[in-house]
Amino acid sequence: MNDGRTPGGQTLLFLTDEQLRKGIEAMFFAYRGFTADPDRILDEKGYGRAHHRAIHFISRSPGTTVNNLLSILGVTKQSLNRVLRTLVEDGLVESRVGTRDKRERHLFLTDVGEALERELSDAQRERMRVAYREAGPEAVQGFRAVLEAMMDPELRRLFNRLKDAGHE
Amino acid sequence: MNDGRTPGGQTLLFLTDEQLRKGIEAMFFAYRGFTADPDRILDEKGYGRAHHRAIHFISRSPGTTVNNLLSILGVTKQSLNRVLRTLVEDGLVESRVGTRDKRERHLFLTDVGEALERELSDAQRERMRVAYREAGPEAVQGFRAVLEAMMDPELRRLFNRLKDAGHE
DNA sequence: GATTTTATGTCAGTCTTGTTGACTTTCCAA
DNA sequence: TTGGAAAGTCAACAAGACTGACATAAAATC
Repeated sequence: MNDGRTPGGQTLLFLTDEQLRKGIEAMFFAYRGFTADPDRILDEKGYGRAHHRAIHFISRSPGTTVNNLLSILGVTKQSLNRVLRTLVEDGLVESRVGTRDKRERHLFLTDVGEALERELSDAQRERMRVAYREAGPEAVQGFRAVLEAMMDPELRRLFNRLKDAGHE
Repeated sequence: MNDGRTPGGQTLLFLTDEQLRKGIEAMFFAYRGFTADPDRILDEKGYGRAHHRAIHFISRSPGTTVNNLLSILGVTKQSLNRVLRTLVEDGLVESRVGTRDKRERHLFLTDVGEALERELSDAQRERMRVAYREAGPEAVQGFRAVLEAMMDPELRRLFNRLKDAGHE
């Protein structure tokens, strides 16, 4: 494949429609792989991807509010509420009224919720780890760079804020 | 960031859970961006992602059968059928009874179908092109390598068969 | 103190897209 | 030639998204 370098060393991209289409299809098929393992686990327990997403981001930012979660997930509150309600009823998520602002609900995973989060994320991380290992370290950096450049600016800011919240 | 090379030059991957989680979130947010532009166009015309996927792969392999499409898309035939029916009714897809095997239906885009396909894929390719340009040529190779490694083996074979079908 | 805004939750109804089950037509092989 | 398998269609249902209207409580503002 063309590596995009001219003889003079200048970096150019010769991107044919064909190459771009391959990238698009790669995203499509890879995303299927990406969700396959968690989907299997969720299905056994009667949950769906919506539950996984909620669990993931609550685990990521314990104590986050409903509104916060809404802006991350990009769904309506009615849609999120349905998911949260079942998770609270099933004892996977705890919803605590805010201390400063009593209108807010702060969301936490219970021990049971943590356990499911770990099961889901173990599976997904393992898939990621294997893919990274096969592709190699430089590939991983490229992967991350392209994905970040593909995000909508607003989501990209959100993503990087999450990134800083962790301690990379 | 750690580039995974030891002083001796040996390639190792130091993948913390944190780094893997970032990759997972990057996939999540990037996929939203990836589908955002086509989703907008589809919404205007009263179609959804399922229609886009069908249109994409029919355009990619004109004359493909329903069964072929099923194995690519990974849904039930009943689900695909509903989508195909509306596309045929709306005059975007033509379904021709097979000549050798009359049980088969061979699928083709009409001119109208081609036009929508172009509109959708122009938008999606543009997003891809911008992301590739921002990330740089090496990143593009890494991106593709990781995505491919993330696919289920069966889908990966399918993906590479599509790849050969085109003339890269 | 009264009013408005914000955060959350809920009910009802719709849409897309997935599912399973039952059915027809066609092909092929015993 | 008949019986099973394969390709496709129709019907009914479920998950999970959506909109819109409304309720409640708390905070913020006038």
